[in-house]
Amino acid sequence: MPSSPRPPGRPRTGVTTEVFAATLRTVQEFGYARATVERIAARAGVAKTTVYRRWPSKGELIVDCLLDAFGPAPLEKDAGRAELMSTTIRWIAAKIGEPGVGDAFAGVFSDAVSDPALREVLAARLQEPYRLALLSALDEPSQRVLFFIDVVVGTLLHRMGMTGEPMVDADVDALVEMVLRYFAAEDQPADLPRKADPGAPLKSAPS
Amino acid sequence: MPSSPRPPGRPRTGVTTEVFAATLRTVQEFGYARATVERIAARAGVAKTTVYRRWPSKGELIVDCLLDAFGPAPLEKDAGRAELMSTTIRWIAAKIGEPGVGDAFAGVFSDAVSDPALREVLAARLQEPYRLALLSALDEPSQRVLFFIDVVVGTLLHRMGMTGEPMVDADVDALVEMVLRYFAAEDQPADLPRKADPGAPLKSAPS
DNA sequence: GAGGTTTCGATACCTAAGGTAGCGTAACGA
DNA sequence: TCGTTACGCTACCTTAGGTATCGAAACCTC
Repeated sequence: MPSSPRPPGRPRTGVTTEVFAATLRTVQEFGYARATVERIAARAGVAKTTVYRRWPSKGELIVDCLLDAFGPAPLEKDAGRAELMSTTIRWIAAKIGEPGVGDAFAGVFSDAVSDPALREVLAARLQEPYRLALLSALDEPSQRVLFFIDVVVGTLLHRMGMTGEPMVDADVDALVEMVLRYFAAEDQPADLPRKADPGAPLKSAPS
Repeated sequence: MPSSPRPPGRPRTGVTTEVFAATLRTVQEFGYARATVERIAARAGVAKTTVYRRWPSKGELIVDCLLDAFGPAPLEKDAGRAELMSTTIRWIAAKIGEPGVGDAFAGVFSDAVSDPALREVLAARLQEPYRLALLSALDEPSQRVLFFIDVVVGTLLHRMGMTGEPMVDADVDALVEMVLRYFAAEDQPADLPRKADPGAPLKSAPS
């Protein structure tokens, strides 16, 4: 469906770029919660109402801003699974380290915990595309890809949310190492020592 | 310092138990954000001001409630590292599965992302004690214990926050498996295939 | 250039929720 | 009975997301 025939009336001002930039800078300066739409709009040189004309909620603005900040996933064709996973982890970690991006990322996921509507938007617009890209690149069953994503994103976001800073390089290295070992080992099962039975029923025995 | 000599005036009503119960039930019913202090107080049969007389903020109320819900960590003496880790992971996963606990847990961590004061409280009252307990039980360097905690809690909370439900058993099994393999392998380094160099510099190459 | 249509900025406003203040009353000890 | 403190209640403040309204501006067509 062509979108060419310009609609009547005054055309919209092209402010998307400025708003995204203002969003990241405001989040960086004030933190996620205090980066209000009003502040973001002011910094972008735009009225608050104009922002709400383009994005129905703060959450959706952040999601679009993150989509813009992350860009396409660096999934090289002809790359092996280990390389794809390693590159993906380091890519996410690096993006989270960019000013404002980590806070915005952690913040919008935080809000989504208590906001089912935002959770849907987040899942559909931000998670699903990357999940599908990873799914086709990795050639792994869906459940394993989901597990991979939850481990990586969960770990990185948790550290970010608790310290305000992204993980240090050594921890990113450890994360890569751990994930790669696990997925490599799953192909050639059971050759490592197991002192405990992971399938044992859980019973709490307080100390 | 003895706390025996009763202070003058009307003694406080013992409502802690009721408030904690009301908190979990309200969170379960309304979700974290909509579980307002007013609703919690009402359900506990208590005035909102009474709650604020005991806990200085909603966040601290939740933290105390979680401390009560989790109880002491099940760190058995004479248990090996693998067993300790496995038990710990399954213990946290099980607690998160209890009604209200998972939502409260994810919710308070979410709020802490944008609230430095709450982050401090969370770190000092909830994370630190368990971290210290694990530290002495595991006999591992601090950084590795922190990494362990971030991976486990981060992964579980991320899944919880995104789906509203705790991880399924298969994923908890996978998490245990992954963590155990990693920490076991770190003792006897480099015997697994490595298709990619995890130490390679990261360069994004969008597809 | 006139009229129609839509966006813009500005302002005022609504609502939810965290949190506080003040007040009369109830429960304790002395 | 008095002093002290906690209680419930109500009213209130503040922040922030989000909406409504309105005059002015920018565009197209006639």
